[in-house]
Amino acid sequence: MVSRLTANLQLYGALSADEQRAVENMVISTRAVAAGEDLVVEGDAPTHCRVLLEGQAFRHKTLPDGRRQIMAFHIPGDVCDLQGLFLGMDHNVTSLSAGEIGLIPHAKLTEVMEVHPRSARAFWSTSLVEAAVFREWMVGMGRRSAYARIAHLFCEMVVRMRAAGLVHQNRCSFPITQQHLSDALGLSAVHTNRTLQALRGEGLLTFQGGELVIMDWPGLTAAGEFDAGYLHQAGKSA
Amino acid sequence: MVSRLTANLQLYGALSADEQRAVENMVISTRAVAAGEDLVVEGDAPTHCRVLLEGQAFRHKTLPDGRRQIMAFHIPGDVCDLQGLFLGMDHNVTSLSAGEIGLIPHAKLTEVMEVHPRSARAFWSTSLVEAAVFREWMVGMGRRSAYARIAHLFCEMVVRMRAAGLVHQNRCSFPITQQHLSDALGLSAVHTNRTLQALRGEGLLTFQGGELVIMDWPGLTAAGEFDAGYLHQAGKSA
DNA sequence: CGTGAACTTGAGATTTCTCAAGCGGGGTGG
DNA sequence: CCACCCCGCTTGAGAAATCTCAAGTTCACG
Repeated sequence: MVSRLTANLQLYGALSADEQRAVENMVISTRAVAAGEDLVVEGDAPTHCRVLLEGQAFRHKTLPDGRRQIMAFHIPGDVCDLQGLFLGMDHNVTSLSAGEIGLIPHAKLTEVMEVHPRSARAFWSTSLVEAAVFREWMVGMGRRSAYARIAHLFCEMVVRMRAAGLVHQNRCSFPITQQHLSDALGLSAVHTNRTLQALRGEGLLTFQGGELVIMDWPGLTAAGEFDAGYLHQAGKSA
Repeated sequence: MVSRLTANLQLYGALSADEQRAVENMVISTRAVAAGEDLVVEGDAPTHCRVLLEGQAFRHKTLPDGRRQIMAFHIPGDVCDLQGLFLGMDHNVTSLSAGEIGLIPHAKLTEVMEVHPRSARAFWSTSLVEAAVFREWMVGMGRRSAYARIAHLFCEMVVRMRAAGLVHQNRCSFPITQQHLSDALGLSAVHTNRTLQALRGEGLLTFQGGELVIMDWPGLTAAGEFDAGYLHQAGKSA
């Protein structure tokens, strides 16, 4: 499963066999995680990075009065606290499903990146792409309707999961509740529910029991004004 | 003015005199920019990075129908297209005022970062902090009222500008229009105008003619639910 | 003076929210 | 094995925030 990490990194630049081995060897241990487990908590100053190897997770912040904002969803191959390499954590990361994570000591990561600049480039690129995704979410929350926002998020997840080999015949696992969806998009759960019904009613998709099924991809991308360019995958959606 | 770059970088880790010199020498040329000039445009694949040395700028994306989302404001010391080092540009950067930028060839930047790992760490840190700011904007757009959102943005800008030595007696230059503010916060210009009046009415601030004056800092931070932690400045707000 | 950009105001229209209640299926203790 | 319970989903209906359209004002600048 450690190969999920190198597979992900190589979306942004090829690595030699040697480099791949070096990167995979940084993962000194793996461990199973349960659904809903906090992997990293606001205020932590981690000494390791966590790579998600199996399952899904999300990054989020909760305001004093309980309002929550989800800022990203993670899929296998993602490093979920790369920020912790240089800065403290200013948000939480929680698993969505049972899965597995790998641990990479910061010291090892720093060392490998110095020896293999291309791996450094790949890691840095993943954090730049993550920032690009944040910006796109801002466009959605600032300027798109609830309808387009939901469609856009599903498009994004499908493209990312497809690149990771996690989409089979227009279906993929996305184990979130409508409440998660609402907190990611800045909507109320009620409005999310009704808008989801509209999307379903248009025959664009189906989303229940944590499974997302795309029924009309052209229609969905149009509804979400989706253009995958910001994911910088260079046509890698196999 | 090139020292603005090293001053900014050192918010996230000290650099030796040697390293500072190496970093500053990467700037092979500077040039004046006019207000409203596009510094980088969506689709560019730059060969240089641009450091803002004087004046202010903003990053933005425009949707096909003209809706615009502003994703960041830049102040002197910021590298505004660090993303271009590894990825193409997926958004625009435009100057807000007359100013000056420095050019850093990618080749030089790569070389200096390999020779001086601490400078690499500093550059990378700036991009991580930028991502942290994106996340905080997401919290605002998703979960905060227009009133809190505006207050929060002003708090953020004041803290950042203060760290750069650009705030004098609770006053700083922030040459944006109410339309810019609206596009940054996902609001209509009309609503921004009325909300700004409320903030002014509470005696928290004054914002006209491109000058921001903070009249009640505790009140403003409370109104914006502002906590500077996400800026990761480690108490550097002099 | 004339002009244009930015700001301001009024007022009705929409989107989205909140509160409140009902439904449904899976898991669990009796 | 069944009743109960909880969580997530769904629905209704009124309320609030925010938007849009449209017009008027101000002020710097030519």
